[in-house]
Amino acid sequence: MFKNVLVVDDHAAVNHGIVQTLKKNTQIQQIAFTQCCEDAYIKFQKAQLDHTPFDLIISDITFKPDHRKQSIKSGLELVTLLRAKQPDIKIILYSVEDRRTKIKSLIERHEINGFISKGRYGLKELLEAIPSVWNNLLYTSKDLELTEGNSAFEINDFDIIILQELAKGSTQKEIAKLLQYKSTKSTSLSSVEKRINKLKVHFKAKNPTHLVAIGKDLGII
Amino acid sequence: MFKNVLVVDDHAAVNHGIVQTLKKNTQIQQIAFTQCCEDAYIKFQKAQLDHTPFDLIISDITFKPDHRKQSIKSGLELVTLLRAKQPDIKIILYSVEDRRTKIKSLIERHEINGFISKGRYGLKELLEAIPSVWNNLLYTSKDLELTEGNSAFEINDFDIIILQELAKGSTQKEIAKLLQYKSTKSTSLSSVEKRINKLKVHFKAKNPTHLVAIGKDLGII
DNA sequence: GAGCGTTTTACGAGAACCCGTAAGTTTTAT
DNA sequence: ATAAAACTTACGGGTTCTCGTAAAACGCTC
Repeated sequence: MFKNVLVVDDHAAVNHGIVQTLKKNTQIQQIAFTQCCEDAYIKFQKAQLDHTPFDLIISDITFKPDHRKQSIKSGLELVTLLRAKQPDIKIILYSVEDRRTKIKSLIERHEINGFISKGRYGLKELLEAIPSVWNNLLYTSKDLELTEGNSAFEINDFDIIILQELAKGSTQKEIAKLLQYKSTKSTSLSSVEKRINKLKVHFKAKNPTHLVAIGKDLGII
Repeated sequence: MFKNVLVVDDHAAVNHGIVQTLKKNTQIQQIAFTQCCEDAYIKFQKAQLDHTPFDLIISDITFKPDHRKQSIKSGLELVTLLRAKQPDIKIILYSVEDRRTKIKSLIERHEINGFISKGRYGLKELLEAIPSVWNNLLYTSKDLELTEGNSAFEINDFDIIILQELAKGSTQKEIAKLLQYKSTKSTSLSSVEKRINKLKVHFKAKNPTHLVAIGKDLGII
């Protein structure tokens, strides 16, 4: 089984959640973590020099732009670097991204070993993914398989705005009005309602409050 | 100004928030952080041995019981230990606690240098507190001063349950029913509404959704 | 530009939430 | 013991949310 794992996610809470889950449920001895790509690459290089290289990386894809230098901007750049330096390393991506086509191409282009969509059961799936990846099998989230064929649900900028506004206590009517300034289409109250409903179904939330709680837990707001 | 600071809070997100705020807005060079009292004490001792002692501790009071040994259970025990070992260290407590009387006694008994109630403007107040404490002045949150005299608002176990249930998407009616099992008094729908309203006023939230978002940010749920 | 499918919007009824008021209950003080 | 204060609960009407239905607008093909 994996011995030395590095977790990369800029949301402290998510990062923490992954590390704790791994500690409790796996036999992995060394679990390092970091919140930015720079540090991840530094730790990775140091581990190689110390002859204790990481054998598994669990990383987010998107990172909020940091005020610091930040020469590595996304998880994908990081992944490319790692693959070049250590071709046999296993990589599991952990992201809110769920556009099937995009993920497909990611997996092929970067030789990803596992992809988990941050969702209700993200951590549970992560635990399933680890032995699978260990055995050289590609692991992808249940969510992705289920949506095979039919239109994949994408979380877009509107959704993020809506979630942020809900978290700020705005009413749906207020959100509709706000969107009219920011954009051109789908700005009616009815559209906002529909979009929130989509989000509720996707995240298995009972109501907007629940939705915001989930969004906070996932670190997307 | 302070040179070597240690932040102690078991909520990763809050911890992170404090550290980032300090990095951005102060000149403090060394900022260490940890999520449990044990580690805090270990780091503290190590820093002393290395002749680079901490000159400021920012700590939460209450910590979720860890599955590990956890010989130091609360921030207060930690504070007592620290004071004994290094009498001149400055201590700022950062907590949701806001029972005025209790805080008063805390400040006196443990010679606290600053107290900040985790709230809307907690981080802002933290920045105000630091120069104040540096100049040997006691700093306490605005919130506390304002409630001088009148009944202090306390967040109790009920409130935590209510917030947790709201975050799980329960309706207020469901919460009322749930409370009937768990407890004896204040279990009617009307009481739940009133309690939520109190919380909304206290946290300056517009609605339950906003309330949950704030609660998540503060790490109390 | 007529036809057809998709997207967006409008509308309405029922549920949940909000907030004030008042009645009933318990606690506290004298 | 009694009055005052505080707490708890019930109720009602207004707002917001929810969800289905249907009309309107848009986009594409031919």
